Amino acid sequence: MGRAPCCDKANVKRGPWSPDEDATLKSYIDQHGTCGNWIALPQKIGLKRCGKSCRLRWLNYLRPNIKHGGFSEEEDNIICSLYLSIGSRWSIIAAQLPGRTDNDIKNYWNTRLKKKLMGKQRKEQRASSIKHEMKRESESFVVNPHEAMNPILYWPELPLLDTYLQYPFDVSTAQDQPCDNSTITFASSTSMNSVKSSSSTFSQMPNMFQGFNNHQIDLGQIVYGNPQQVLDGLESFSGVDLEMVNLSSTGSGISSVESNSWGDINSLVYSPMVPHYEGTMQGSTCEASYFGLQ
DNA sequence: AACTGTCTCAACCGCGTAGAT
DNA sequence: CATCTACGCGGTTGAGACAGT
Repeated sequence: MGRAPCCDKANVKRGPWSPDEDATLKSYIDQHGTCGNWIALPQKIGLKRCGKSCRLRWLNYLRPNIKHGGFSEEEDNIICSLYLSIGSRWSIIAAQLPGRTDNDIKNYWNTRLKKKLMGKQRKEQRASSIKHEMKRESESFVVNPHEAMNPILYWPELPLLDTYLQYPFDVSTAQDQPCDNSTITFASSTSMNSVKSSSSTFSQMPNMFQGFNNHQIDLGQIVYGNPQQVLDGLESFSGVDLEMVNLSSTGSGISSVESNSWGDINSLVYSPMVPHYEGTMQGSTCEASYFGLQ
């Protein structure tokens, strides 16, 4: 059966827009708006175009105050930071950059920024491993996880996987810390493909982003560890069933659990403020994860 | 000059979802 | 509640531009 087409493809023009078509569409929308019906709009103004195509042309090209190309360093940083935190949610990323469209950002990321970043990562990794090697040779060096995973806003130093595994979450240590009305924050970054995902938990996402703007991360309570171990520790400690969910895209970040007390975990926050990477960094991808209450 | 490979980005495709009926 | 319709989104495609040989 398949999905019904949104328009009669045989009678619809495709491909690049002509200046005349642009002018027709722009002048109509300038005067009347879209009238809330993109499908009917092309017939109304005599364009042999699909409504979806009109919408896309307007949003990505004809709309006022659209900026094309010439991304600034600051915009690069914002895109990188958000991508690492929330993945390829281009419309959300675009909403943070006035004048930019999701399509533009997506193209920019896929064609340039990703490569630029990968180059930077490799450079930093090389520098880091040389530094690491030199230090090891001069003294039998033990890696400090807080140094290895130093969280900076846009582009953190890459941790080594073996370092990461040396410092699992230890709930018995964390237990002694006062946690009333505080935020327990932990790094999460590993492949979550084998972990069950739940669409119902995804619906909680808006609430989970409440930490986005107020940066409510208590860095003093960061616990680095394997997410599964963190989860297991929190479950056994709180007595609450938790579920680990794959964000299904690339990116990574710090997750935090808000708690009134250890036995009463009542909300979860995913914060994009402190990106974090899986140590192996195969290719350019790293999985993002967060934790949801069942 | 001709060919080939790579890059860029506008446009398309199809899926998920919200709202209307 | 089920079905339909349109919208919005992210992934993908392909034509044209450009660079390298």
